[in-house]
Amino acid sequence: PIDAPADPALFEHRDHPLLDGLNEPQRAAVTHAGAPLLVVAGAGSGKTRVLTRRIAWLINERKAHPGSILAITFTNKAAAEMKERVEALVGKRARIMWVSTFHSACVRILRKEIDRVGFKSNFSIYDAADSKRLMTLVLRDLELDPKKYQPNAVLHWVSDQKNELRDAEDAAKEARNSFEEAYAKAFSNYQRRLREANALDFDDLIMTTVHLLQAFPDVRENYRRRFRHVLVDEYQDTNHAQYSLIQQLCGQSFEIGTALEEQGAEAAERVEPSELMVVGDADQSIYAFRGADIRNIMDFEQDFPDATTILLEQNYRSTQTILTAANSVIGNNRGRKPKRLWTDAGAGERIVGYVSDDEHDEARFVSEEIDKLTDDAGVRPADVAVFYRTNAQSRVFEEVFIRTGQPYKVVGGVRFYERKEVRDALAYLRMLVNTADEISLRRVLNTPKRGIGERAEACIAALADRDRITFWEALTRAAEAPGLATRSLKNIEAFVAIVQELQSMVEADERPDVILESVLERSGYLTELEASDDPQDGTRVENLAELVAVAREFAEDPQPGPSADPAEVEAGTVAVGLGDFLERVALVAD
Amino acid sequence: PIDAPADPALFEHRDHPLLDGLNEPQRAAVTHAGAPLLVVAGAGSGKTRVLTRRIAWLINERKAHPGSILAITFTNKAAAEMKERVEALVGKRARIMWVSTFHSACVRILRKEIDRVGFKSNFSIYDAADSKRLMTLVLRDLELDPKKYQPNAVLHWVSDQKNELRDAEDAAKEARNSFEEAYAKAFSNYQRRLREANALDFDDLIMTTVHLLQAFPDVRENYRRRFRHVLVDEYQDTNHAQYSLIQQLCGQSFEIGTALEEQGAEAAERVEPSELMVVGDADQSIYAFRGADIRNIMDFEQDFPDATTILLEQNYRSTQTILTAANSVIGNNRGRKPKRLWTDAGAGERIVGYVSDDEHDEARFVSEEIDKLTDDAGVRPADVAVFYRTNAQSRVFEEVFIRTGQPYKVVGGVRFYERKEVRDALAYLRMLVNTADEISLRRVLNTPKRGIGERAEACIAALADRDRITFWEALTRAAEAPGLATRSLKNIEAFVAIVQELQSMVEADERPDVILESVLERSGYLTELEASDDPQDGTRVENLAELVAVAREFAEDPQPGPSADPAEVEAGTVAVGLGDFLERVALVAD
Amino acid sequence: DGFDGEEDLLGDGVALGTIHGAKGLEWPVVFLPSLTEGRFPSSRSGRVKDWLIPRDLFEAARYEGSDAEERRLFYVALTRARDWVSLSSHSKVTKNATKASPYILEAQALASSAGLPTGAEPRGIEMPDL
Amino acid sequence: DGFDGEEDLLGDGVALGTIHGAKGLEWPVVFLPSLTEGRFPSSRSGRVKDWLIPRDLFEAARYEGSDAEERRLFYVALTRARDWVSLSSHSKVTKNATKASPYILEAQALASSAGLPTGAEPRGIEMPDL
DNA sequence: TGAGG
DNA sequence: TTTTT
DNA sequence: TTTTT
Repeated sequence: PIDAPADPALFEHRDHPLLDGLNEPQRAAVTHAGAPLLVVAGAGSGKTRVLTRRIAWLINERKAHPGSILAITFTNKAAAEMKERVEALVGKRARIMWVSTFHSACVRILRKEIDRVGFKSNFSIYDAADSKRLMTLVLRDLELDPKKYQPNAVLHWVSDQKNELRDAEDAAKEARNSFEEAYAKAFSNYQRRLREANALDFDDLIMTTVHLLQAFPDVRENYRRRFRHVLVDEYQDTNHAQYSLIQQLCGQSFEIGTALEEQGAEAAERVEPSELMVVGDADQSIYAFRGADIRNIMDFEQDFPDATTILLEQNYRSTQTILTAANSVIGNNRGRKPKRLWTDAGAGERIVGYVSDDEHDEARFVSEEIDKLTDDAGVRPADVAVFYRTNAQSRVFEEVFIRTGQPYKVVGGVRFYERKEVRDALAYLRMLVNTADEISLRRVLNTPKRGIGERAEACIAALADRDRITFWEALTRAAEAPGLATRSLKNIEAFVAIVQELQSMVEADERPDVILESVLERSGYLTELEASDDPQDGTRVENLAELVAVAREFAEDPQPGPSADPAEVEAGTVAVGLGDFLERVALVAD
Repeated sequence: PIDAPADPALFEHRDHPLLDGLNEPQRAAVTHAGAPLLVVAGAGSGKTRVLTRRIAWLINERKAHPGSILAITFTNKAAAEMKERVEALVGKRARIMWVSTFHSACVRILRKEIDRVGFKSNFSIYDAADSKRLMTLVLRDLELDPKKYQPNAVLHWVSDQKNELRDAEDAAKEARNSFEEAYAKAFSNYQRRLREANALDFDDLIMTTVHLLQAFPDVRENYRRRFRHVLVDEYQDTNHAQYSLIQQLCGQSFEIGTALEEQGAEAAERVEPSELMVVGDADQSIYAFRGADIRNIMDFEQDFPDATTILLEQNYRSTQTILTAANSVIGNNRGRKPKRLWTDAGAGERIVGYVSDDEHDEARFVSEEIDKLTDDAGVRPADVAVFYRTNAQSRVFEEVFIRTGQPYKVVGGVRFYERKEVRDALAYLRMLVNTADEISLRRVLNTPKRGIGERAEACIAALADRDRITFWEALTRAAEAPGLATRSLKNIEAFVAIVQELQSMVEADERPDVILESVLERSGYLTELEASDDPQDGTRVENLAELVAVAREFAEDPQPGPSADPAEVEAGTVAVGLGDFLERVALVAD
Repeated sequence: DGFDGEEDLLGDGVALGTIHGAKGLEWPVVFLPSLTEGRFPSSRSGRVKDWLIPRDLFEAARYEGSDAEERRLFYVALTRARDWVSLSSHSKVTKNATKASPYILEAQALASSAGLPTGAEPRGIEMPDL
Repeated sequence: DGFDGEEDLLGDGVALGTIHGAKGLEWPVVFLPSLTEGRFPSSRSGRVKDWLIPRDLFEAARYEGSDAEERRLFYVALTRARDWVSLSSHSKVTKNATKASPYILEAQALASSAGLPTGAEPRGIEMPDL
């Protein structure tokens, strides 16, 4: 079933405003009911429109409760846009829908249920930089050759394992040589330390949720009962863990479950499967290197034998000339399901081809073409984009644009929350919320320099090890640490005092911005920066001021974290605090 | 004489193309000959036009040799613009004129003559940051309380002394209490160390030139003979040293000279005074805090009893409404010479007044006004400016502009050459060119960290002190330094080896960019940055790449430094090297 | 017809900067915000600073600035504009109320004596040669 | 009439970025430069990387990329454009000559088979609804 | 005496 | 080499 | 608090 089926509903609703302006396959996708639906949405074919109209249709026509709808995207931007557009169609009721990223949805579930697998609900979320730091510690502990075992390489491998839902134990079992054993050992230690830190990395958010749903039938059935409609955007970009998550949530799974799952399925009462719609385009799968598995979309019809497929081939973006070129390029891919984009907008302009001498000539050519277009064709600079394969290629264009005074904007680059000073400040906050978070705690222990060196840190770590207490507890009991110098002890006690004072602010539910300002003040971080003679540290001070401003904005209009349940938010039953601020910062890149 | 005199020349030349489009007082200023001329040029009254036309007039009509013209500005930008516009009027002949800033002109003179006062001609130029570092060392040496004697405060005082042409000895003589004595002592030590480093700070460039012209009548007469026409822009911004420099150069001085000068005046044959024109506007004197002395322009007619004054009151920039408001505001200043700007362009738009609740509301108002102007009145964003009193006020506008997506540009801020990594790299280069430059040498000695700590540095300094050799010589003889650890000695020897290798490149006249790249490479500076886990260090690497690119551009089109004599440049008799590159960087902010 | 203006060097977008930095340049449209007592004229000018150096050590008055210098600064700011000027202030600084700068009052008084309205509502304008 | 395009969020000025970063967005005018063999498709794709991890440890092929993935990337790039596209390459990389990317050749061949000229001289165009 | 070089 | 969390 | 070198 590759074309839109002649659904009788279509005739009934021909003039329904929610179908207005849609083409036939789009209408079919919006009104489809029942069996799992795959919408193959070519580039520019109105995919977001179909998704939002369908959600509105579910609510208005099929009388679905908004709280029973789960729409999953990859980016916060896409989620926000979808939510906004649905709200424009159906009004404020839309607010209690779950429209979120895979990661936010999982955090929502985990904050409620994670105590079942031995974490506390205030777990920290580690981003790439935190993970790298932790893995560096792990590899050092294991005394592995840092040339052969680089943190990023090991982390990439670990990420692959998690995306395939293999835990450290699985990985160890499958290890067939010393190399694999070392990797598996690092994986295992890394997970142990995450657990000790009450922290999850990005991949854990998905994997742990899947494992939890598999292991606890009551939890699974609870969410299945809740979400009667599951919609997934950019399905071609899902990895195996995300694929399994969807299966678990909508109960449509035909894959062979683990023993645990089989057991659970028998133990709990089975719920009718939810309605599933996935939207994607195999031709736009470009994230294999991050674990995205194109087979998820290619094999959809095998995974769900009763599935319906609708193909959106009409394009509302480009000229026919561009589409013809695009069709021809992608047509050379083998094993691909046929799809040809078309438009009724006409042929449009011819494609320009140009071969220049070297990169600089080429950049000059681009710059001159832009001049011509803006001078002669009424094109604004903001209408123009230059795309390349690798970031390094921006340089040559920046040079020529600076020289010609052409305004430009490099999209992407070092993000605000990746800056060292911002990460330092956030580490303080995270450590206050979750004292088990050893990575954050150790990050700030001697930042700014306060005379707690490597040796003192090691003594504390040894004490923690010996007494099986957390690093933080060991800090509070530093006096008992063998081999610790008096001077170090004094410095550690001063640090502990500051942290405890700040913790009391957190417990008193002080505003995040007030806490942050106290942190910067009391820790001496700002003082150190302000005393610096490097003018770039001025920028750092400004960035911290910016972070305080963000926190203040947050405090003045407290938005629950991305993981908060929209229904509870609407009901006003959630308290918003520092944790929500940190969660927002962790999960929303901005 | 406040109004344009009825110069008979004006009638003769009424249709001369160089007078085309000028109003009567402008023409009078262009054609004036003889006595010192003060042009009081109100804002927007066509001051630069008068200056450039006059220079062209001197060359074309009065047959002045271009090499006999000295035009002085405050900024390189103003100098470049003037030069370009004169060249457009009189052709390539203009290239041998001296059109430069006060500081560049002084460096030109000093590079030729400074050996008379015991400096070497390859002297370094210390900017504000270098001076501060040096003063910090001086104050530490003197063991002054760092709370009571802050480097910037002392430097500001020293700058005042130099702007008033008082040297350390004068200052010491005038000290009347222990506080003043301490300041004078710091001044004296600071000057001694500058001299040892064969370096001059910005203020020294002017003061030393004046002292040199005062002390050596032959030098003074030489320059007086050379410059028959001296033109000074922004005269209201001159400080006392600059005022004296002009007097010395054009021989119009009526001030009471020092004993030395009197002597000199008798010793050398007196040259006829040069023609002097100064252009300025007392109402635009806003740099008193930097030493600018408004009395220089106010008292011009007393300083030069035969002076002519021409008033430019017709404004070619603003509407009458704006001028009326401006006249009224400035009219309240007492002791001011009367001047009323007028235009024949009409009243124009009314001035908008608005009082908002708080800063944020005000910024929002500005943003909305800009929207209206760009939407309704065809104003481009680049036509709009927002000016405030202090830099900190930018923040509230940046916030609202970012929120509304309004493109904007903050003018001013941390400059490229003020960045730490750029300064580090330049310190390497300066130290290679001038090994006496102890500040640069000590700056890079342990940058990046190479195990030469404070203690080792102190041992070397002691050796240099004991044997009365430079710090660099002491480094090469580190083995003789008492108390130096073996490990430190090893590290110092490695450093010396690298520096000597780099010095041989400088001696071989390698290209500046090649030397710079070697510096970054061999010093380990780049390696350290690249290994850093602070993402902001990526920016630093890029800035260094940018500096290399600047050096490469320079190498491929070698421009002599700002101090090179244009006549010699035209003649092709100057060799361009690393020194010129450094001089450009020191004197041209870009 | 500007002589020393070079606004196009500043590229695209609204220019933000200090008045000192604007000296010598010109723009068709100029906004002068925060004309608030204490801000502009600066509350520091004309007052005795807590100098690190004893006051009698040098001509402190020259360096502390003066009302005349602040006034010149405002004059420089005003004369940057070609066609259109906005003078604005705000009444509150976070919590404390502030008075409008004497300059805005003066300029308004003057403007009205020259036949111009005071406190005119901002409105779109036509500019001859933009 | 774009659905998921949000180019105006990117503000004023020409946008520069990676193709990955452009996914999901649209622009009226798109330039795709450096379509040079080795650059795009990346010379690393389809080749055996010098992995730090032994190759047989995991499905290396999936991570080394493949010609198909590079092709999809080019497809994504092309379909970002609304009205106007430029495909360009250069023949020299500092000193070594390079061949044009097979993609540019393919797209040109196709474009010409669809009645479009190859290697057309760039020229000004009219765009209906900008 | 221990942290930092 | 690409990087939606 | 403003910063042309």
